Amino acid sequence: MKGHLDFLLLAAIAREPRHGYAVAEAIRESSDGAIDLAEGTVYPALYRLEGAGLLSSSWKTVGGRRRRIYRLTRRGRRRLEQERNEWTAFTNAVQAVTT
Amino acid sequence: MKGHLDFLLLAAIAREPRHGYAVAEAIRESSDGAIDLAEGTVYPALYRLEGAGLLSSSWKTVGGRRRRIYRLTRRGRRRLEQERNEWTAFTNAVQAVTT
DNA sequence: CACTAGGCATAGCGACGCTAGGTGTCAAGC
DNA sequence: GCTTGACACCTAGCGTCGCTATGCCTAGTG
Repeated sequence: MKGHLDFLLLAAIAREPRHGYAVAEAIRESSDGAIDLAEGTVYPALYRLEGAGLLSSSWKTVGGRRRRIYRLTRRGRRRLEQERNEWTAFTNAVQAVTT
Repeated sequence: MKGHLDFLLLAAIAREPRHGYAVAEAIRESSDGAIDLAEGTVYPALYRLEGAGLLSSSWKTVGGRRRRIYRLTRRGRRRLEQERNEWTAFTNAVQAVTT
């Protein structure tokens, strides 16, 4: 999943604010199981994205379980658009080479 | 370019047998500069693919310069098809998550 | 009570590709 | 004749990045 992780995470959170576990779940489900991120992949990445100012987080307790809810910052939204453009350019390039 | 390198190399050589330098050049040109592989990326990868039985190579001297020409083996062709399928599945999955 | 699902966190490893350096030929320009 | 740049190959070593493995905690279910 190398190199495209941030794009996936940002996109999943852009749909609606989520906590880490739910992000992984959402990605797994909307990709029909094709993309199944380990927790050890998701949590450090979210932490990093927050450190980079692309996400902000807040704690919420639901049914005795604490959740860290992430949402996109303005910079995060901009980054997502950029990631989307890069993704398009990348797939077009690969397509051009491999057809 | 992580994870997709083999696909690109196999596809470029599948079009026609090439030597390392020409492979990088072909990929750069057909991707319109978007994918520009360093030689330190290409040569070890070709060597690895040959070791895996997906490519075979032969030396040729053209104008005093020696070239190592690579071509796909039968296994290489099969692998290319597999890579193509995986690429399609992967892009579909990312598309599903990010739209 | 044990087990599963939900939920967060992180140390450490391994894969992978790139950086940076090296060798050598040939053609063109000063 | 010397330098520069394109052509062509090769490799040691590094850095990034994501995943494995593990630990901790709560709530619900058989």
